This record gives sequence, structure tokens and C-alpha cells, in this order.
Amino acid sequence: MAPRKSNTATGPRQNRKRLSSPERRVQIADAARQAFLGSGRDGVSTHQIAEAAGVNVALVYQHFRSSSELFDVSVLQTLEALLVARVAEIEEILRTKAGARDQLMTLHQSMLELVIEAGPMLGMALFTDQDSGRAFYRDRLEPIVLSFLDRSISALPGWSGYPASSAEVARMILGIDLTFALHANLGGADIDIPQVATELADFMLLGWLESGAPA
Amino acid sequence: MAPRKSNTATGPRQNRKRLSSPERRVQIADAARQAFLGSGRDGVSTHQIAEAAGVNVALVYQHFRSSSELFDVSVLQTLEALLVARVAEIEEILRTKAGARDQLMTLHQSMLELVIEAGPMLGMALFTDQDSGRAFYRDRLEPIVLSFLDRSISALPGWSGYPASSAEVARMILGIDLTFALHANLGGADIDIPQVATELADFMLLGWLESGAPA
DNA sequence: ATTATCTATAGATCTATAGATAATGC
DNA sequence: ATTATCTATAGATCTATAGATAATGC
Repeated sequence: MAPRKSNTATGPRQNRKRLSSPERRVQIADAARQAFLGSGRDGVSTHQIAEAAGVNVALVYQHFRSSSELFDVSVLQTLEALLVARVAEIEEILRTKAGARDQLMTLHQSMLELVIEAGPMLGMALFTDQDSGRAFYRDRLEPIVLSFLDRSISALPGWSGYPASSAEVARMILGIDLTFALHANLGGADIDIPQVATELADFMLLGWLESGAPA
Repeated sequence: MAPRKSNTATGPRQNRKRLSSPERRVQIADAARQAFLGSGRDGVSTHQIAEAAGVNVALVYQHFRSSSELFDVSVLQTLEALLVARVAEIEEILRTKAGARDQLMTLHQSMLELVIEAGPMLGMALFTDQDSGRAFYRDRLEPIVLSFLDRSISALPGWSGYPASSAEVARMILGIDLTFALHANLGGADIDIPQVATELADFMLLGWLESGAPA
């Protein structure tokens, strides 16, 4: 009955090209990341990932040992590489800024961009299960992101260490920028990053109540 | 060959008591919450939950229509009830405090306690999958927690609205306290809640750099 | 000839239920 | 007599692989 595979029902199957092994590997990893971000680490099957990538499941296993390795490569390693790269970039930019206010504004602006981009992956990395969440916090978030923020804070001109330590202020900055990213990513809000960065920097430098409105 | 169920291999099976239907329901939900917190919403099977509760799978389905309802009741509804109850308590305590510094300290202290307790559930609620994360943010976190913080901020004596709006400061407070909770829950750190609350309140009121060390 | 890709399938695991059994309260 | 609990199992879904096929580069 059935003729050989027609393209009426299956869609643009004839357009699919053969890719080189490395190209296909990253293409599958990209599709996997999208799928994982949509439904969670255990909410998506290898078959669904294959379908999203437009290939057969068998090909997925040609490139990745297991479903778990696929998650590791497509999400965790990608996230780690992103954090490392962005932190290096931000550190570079900070060197070109002189005053404390300018540095803090730049720090917030870059961190806002970073956590808006990385937030969904970071959420999965930290909250999918307890053990891997703890491991990611200890082995990635603290050494890469928090220690960078800690260094940047204590290098700010005029940094006095009062009323909180640089490690604590580092956590504050991360937390503040994360909730603004949450507001953008989960709350669907459009946020004006440079504007928010300025407000946050002034807030941290000046506090409120005591300082009152600008002259 | 096999005699009727002995207790040598199976452990303390003879100690299990028959519970009333409502008691068993909450006992299963409690075991389920623990399991979900450990391995994630889709990282645990109904069979594993039943085992953790010390009962047969069939009994789980006697009390809950589906695995998804079990997650909803044991995690999402529990979390919502916890947030509503704690927020009401905090609002009550705040009414007994007069000065801005006292109120802000109390707010941070109570929020720190809340997010340390609720953090793991909150992480799952927001980051397991995109759709339910968005729904929880919009329908629970904003209306219950963020709007409460917003109200509390604008009611602070001396609140000037500069340099950030009360809704923004609400997000800052939540974010700050969340990262400290993360530090405790995932980083395994012991944090001195009243001490941290004081630092955070002073930091927000006074800022640093401009204000310098105390006289 | 080589390399990418698919077909077909085994075996494990998972959800959910029907129907049987055993403990409890009267 | 009633209610809690278990046994046994169907059917779906999921991971992973062996072996076949088809496209490419030489």
C-alpha cells in the first residue's frame, strides 16, 4: 500500500542535508538545549529531541553516549562556557572605567545582560535535583561568578567594607540582577537595562531614606 | 517454598499501621514532597514515592488521581499555602515595629527565614518547565510575595521613592534574600540570620562608599 | 570507500487500574 | 460491614543498540 516515503505528510524532509559529524553534533545539542529549557531535564525524551533536531533517535546516540551526557554537554557545559566567557569580557570592560559609580553601573548592566541570557539554564542547573544543584553551585557559580563579583567589589575605588563584606555584596548583586532577569524571563517584562543598571548602582552607593531625593 | 511474608528481608514491615484515609493522604504527600525535592518533578516515579512512603503504588493512586496531581498538591499547593501564611505573619510582626531601620531589619530577617525554608520548592516551581514557571511567577510569586514587599517598602517611614521604585526595591529584597538562602541551602553555609538581616538593612538604608564606616 | 543516517527492535521502566485480601470498628 | 491496603498486570513510553541503507568525496 504505502509507497516509499513521500513528503506530503512528513513535511520538508527532502530539504534536510547531510551534515558533517561535528556540525550535526552541535545542531543536535542546540535542539536538545531548547527542548530541555522548555520541559526540564527529565521532561523530554531522546526521541523528542531527535524529532526537534529533525533526525532519528539513533543518530542522537551516535553523537552522545547517553541522555545524561546530552544534558551535560548541551546545558551544563554550555552554561559554564558562557559564564566563563562573559565574566572575562566584563572584567575587561571594567578595567576601562574609573569611578566607583561608573564601575558599578557597568557591572550591573553587564550582569543584567548575562543573567537574562543565562538565567533559564542556571535555574535548571541549580534546581533540577539537589545533588547536581549543590555541585553546580560549589564548582561553577561560586568559583566563576561569585568570586569575580567579590573581586570587583573590593577593587571599587572607595570600598570600605561597611556595612557588609565584599562576598556578601557579591551575593547581593547577583541576587538583585537575578530577580530582574526573572522579571524579564518569567514575568515577560521589558526592562530598560541601562536605566535599571543606573538605578541599581545609585541605590547601592547611596541607599535611600537618609540620602533623600537628588538636589 | 516461600512462606508467607516474613520480616527478615523487608525490614520493619510489621510495624506499619493502618492509617485513616486523611492521615495516609498527608503522609504520602509528605513523602512525595521529599522525593520531588531530592530528584525533581520528573526524576521520581510513583513507585519510588510509594516506597518512600512505605506503601504500595496502588495506594498512592487511591489518594491522588495522577502523578501530576500529586506534584501539584505536595509541592505547589504546599508552597502557596506556606507563602500566604508566612507573609501574613510577617505583615503582623511589621505592624509592631516603628522605625524604618527596625522595620527593614525585621523584613529581612523574616524573609530570610521564609526563603531558606521555601527556596527549594520555589526553585522547582519556577524552573522545572517554562510554562508552569511563568504561571507560578505570575499567579503566585508576584501577587503573594512581591506585592507584599512592595506595600511594605512604600509604607516605610521616610520612604522617598528614590533612586528606585518600591516595586523595584521589592525585587531587590527578594533577590538579595534568595541568594543568601541559596548560600545556605546549596552552598551548605551556616548563616547568622539576625546578623545578616542587620547588615542588609543598613546596606539598603545607607549604601556604602559615600557613608563610610560608622562613627 | 567512507561516513552519515535510518529501520527495527529488545528490554527496562513507568503510569494506572481491576480485583483480591486483610485489618478495623461496630 | 466497612475501609485500608496489596497483588498482579496491561499498555504506554523510554533508552539504547545492532545491523541495514543511502549519500558523499575520492
